[in-house]
Amino acid sequence: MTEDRHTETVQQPMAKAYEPQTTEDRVYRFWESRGYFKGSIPEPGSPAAARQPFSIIMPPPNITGELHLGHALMDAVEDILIRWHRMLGAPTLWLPGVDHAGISTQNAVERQLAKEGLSRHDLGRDEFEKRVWQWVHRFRPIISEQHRRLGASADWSNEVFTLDDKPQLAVRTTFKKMFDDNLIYRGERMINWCPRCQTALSDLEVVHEEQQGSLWYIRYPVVDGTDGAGQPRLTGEHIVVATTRPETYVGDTAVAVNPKDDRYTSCIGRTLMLPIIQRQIPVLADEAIEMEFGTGAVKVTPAHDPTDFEIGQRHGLRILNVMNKDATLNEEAGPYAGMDRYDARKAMLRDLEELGYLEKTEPHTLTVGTCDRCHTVVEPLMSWQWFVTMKPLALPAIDVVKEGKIQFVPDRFERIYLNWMENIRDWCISRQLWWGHRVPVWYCADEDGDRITVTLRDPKGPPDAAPRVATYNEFIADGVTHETIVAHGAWAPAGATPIVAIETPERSPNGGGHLLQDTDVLDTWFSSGLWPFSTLGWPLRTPEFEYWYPTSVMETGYDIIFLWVARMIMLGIYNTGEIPFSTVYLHGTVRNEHGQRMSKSLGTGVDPLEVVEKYGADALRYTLITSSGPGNDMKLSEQRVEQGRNFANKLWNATRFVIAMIGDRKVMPAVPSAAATLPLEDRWIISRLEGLSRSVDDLLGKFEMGEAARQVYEFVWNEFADWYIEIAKVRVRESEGATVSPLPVLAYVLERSLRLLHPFMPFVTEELWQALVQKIDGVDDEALIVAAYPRGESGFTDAAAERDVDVLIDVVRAIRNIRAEKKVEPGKFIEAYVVATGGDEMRALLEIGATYIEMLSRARPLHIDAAVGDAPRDQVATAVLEGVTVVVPLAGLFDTAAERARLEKQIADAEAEASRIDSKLSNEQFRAKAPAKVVATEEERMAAIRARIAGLQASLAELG
RNA sequence: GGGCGGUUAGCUCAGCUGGUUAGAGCGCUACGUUGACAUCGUAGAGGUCACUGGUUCGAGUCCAGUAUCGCCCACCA
Repeated sequence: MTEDRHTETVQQPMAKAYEPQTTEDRVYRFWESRGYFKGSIPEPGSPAAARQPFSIIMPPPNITGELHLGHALMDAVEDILIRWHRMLGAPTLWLPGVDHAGISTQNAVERQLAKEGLSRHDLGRDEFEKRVWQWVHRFRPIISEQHRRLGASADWSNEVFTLDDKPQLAVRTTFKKMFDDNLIYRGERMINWCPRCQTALSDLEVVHEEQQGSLWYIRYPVVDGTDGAGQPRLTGEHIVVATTRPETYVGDTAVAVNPKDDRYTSCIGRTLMLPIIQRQIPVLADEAIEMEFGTGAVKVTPAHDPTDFEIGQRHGLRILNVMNKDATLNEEAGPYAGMDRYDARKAMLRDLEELGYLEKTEPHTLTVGTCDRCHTVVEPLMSWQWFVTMKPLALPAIDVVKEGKIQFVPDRFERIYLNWMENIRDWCISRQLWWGHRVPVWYCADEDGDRITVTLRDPKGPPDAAPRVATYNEFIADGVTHETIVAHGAWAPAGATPIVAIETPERSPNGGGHLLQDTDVLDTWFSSGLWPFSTLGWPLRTPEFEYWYPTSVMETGYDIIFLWVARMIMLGIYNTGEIPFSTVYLHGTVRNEHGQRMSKSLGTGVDPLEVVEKYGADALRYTLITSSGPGNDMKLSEQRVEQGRNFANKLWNATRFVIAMIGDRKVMPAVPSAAATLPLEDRWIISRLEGLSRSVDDLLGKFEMGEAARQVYEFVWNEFADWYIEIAKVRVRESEGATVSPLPVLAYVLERSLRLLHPFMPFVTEELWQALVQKIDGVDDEALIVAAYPRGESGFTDAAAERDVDVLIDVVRAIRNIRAEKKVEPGKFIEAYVVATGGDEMRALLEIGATYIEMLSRARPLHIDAAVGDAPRDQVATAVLEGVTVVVPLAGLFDTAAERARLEKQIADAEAEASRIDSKLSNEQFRAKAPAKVVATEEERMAAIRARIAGLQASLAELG
């Protein structure tokens, strides 16, 4: 199979440092050309068919612009999971897509138009949509290219856009089904209105922001009957109301107080006057009023405040809308008509003050709702909109989570989800936008009777786009075509009967009139909520849907748990009768090094491609995945990415070295099952590797990707490179022919390490693996991306070897330490004694390790003795370890005071520890209640530390 | 007004079900161009694990409270 690998791409000789810039693109094309990313359904009867499939539907990035580091994190996490399962042999699907992102994209294109001095109304709906499609065609390839640069092994052949035919069908089918089930209704309700975007918003798209404002105290004069002239008679009394929104004063239809409020008992039922507009309103009692706030009396404006609306409903108050959709006041506002809401506020306050009705003004902190997309303060407004009844959908979606059928990682998000779901409210899904899934509803307009609102642009007329209202026949008579009316007409009075259909209906069911489609589009999140199955072809029972659904993991940011995750669960259960995924993995927010949110508009964003260009995708991925745990935010700094880059380079050079050692030969990698016969250090590294593999398997199963990556890093760098390779060098150089070659173990451990690391750092590992396996016999896999992932399945463990090598390492370190302290030239060999105070076994171990100790600590001649008395006592530096005492004669370098200090410090440290252990062991409770194993361990440690102290004190005594 | 998360070395962060002397990277100190790697090596300094109390033989880890920073939810105008 070797000829199937991409041998042509491996460059020889290998560069001195890893160069991601010349590697990544080539490796990616190799993978993609081989079809490794394709989510193929296994043939029945094939080995893969017996495996549990693993699927992730990628959260579709907005078409609004380019990817940011949050997307890079998303790609890293999902790609790790996908690559891991692919290497485990599971059939995998990672299905990518892009979201049309209605309001965001419309705004982005409108901003672009504004630079040309145009508004969307200048273009008209059709032309505008064409412009947005141009935008889509421009950004789609950029986005998919960015995923590729990050190494995402997604199935590009199945990429979906949320406005493609498949999601269109799913959206219309769902809408129809919900309408037929009475879960979707059209009604006039109080919704959040963005005066700038000119659309309704759902509650979740409103961001509450704290603002410094004022609380104005306004006097409402009491009226009692009429005077002789029939004019209202003012009693001279008044009620003072505190408000943060004086501009809605003209929309007041009552003043309310709490029925329990003694201050106002006598006022209830009386009449008040709005002086400026000379309207009379009642004083009424309502439980909703907090007595403590302000004066305890509240102005009630049912058309402009949700609470007031409810009060109004309870008391049969008139809903008096005083505002236009652009937040200017309408004709109901009398003298303020036409003014912007804030100008009107100023004007009213001025007028009230002049008339003596403004009692006082206090500074006040309030929270205002702002538009998620443009941060304009939203208006609560009565409006005809489409809604989804959520409670029936939420109930089963609560159950599946409570029953553990869907699990959140980290699990604390489960409570957050449940809390929101249990207090769910109806969802306003219609948007007055031009970009999105158009509501699949038609109305039948009577040709002569019903008046249709059509937004037209007269090419010869002024460039405004005022809507015109006329009957169908009048429009036709004016030369407006049927097509234009259909495309731009809005006709949906309160009583209209909607015709809801999946396929665009040809004609009205009752024969007469003309069908006009509802001009609204759906909330982007409506189509997003269908994503896990609309992408797979639902409502058609496609093979893809049947095989991959329910999907395995939904991986996304915790910030869209309500906007998206909750809705996918509800709509998934509703539409398919099954949960859409069994695990929700939530990642945190990537911030810049100052902790700021990455934002293009704030200029705090970091382009992931710039990082990739400079450090490589592997470095970025390693950094993103290790910089924080699941569900936690992270601050990403360039310095941090360097660590990933350095690690890739370390790996590169370790492999380069192993390949060079192998030279022109080919080696058969070691087999763990036969490891028992190998030299100590071989058993050590294989045992460590197998343990690591089991640990990584366990961690990945728990979605602890960061910890898994850190452990592999630690192993590769601090055990394999720092010690095993160094020992192997000694073995090759010093004992040519005398011992077994370390090459099979080097090859085995390195090859396995590359496998372990591949999901995290796919590019460099594939590149190195391809080079390495050319030197190896018996590895048949054609590419690392599809090689089997190690799980420590050999079970080879050699605890004794691990302990023994730790001792040898400690001895080497002790000698190096003495050398460093005494400033012995690094290259110089010095004489040293290692005394096996731990008996014959220790002595045997030291004999085995002698060559390594000698070379790695530059100790020559190296004497191995059985008793401390065998080593010199005069002018020596001593280090006492467990079972070994290291003695280094220093002759000219010796300094009695310094050595005494050294020993005294060691004794002090050892005694401190001894007393810690002693306090445990002398505690009867500890002996009685702690597990025997723990007690035994402490006793062993105590014996060892006592021996150490004795050794150290003997050495100190020698100093005199 | 509820809820959640963070607070561990100078900086950025790990530390899973409580059990050796709490770790990493960067930064810092000293030394080093020994034929994988200066994107490196060797040795080292540096922490009352925010605070208080509790549970336990034993707490960075569990519980309660406090402080502080951040986030989410919420119809006190």
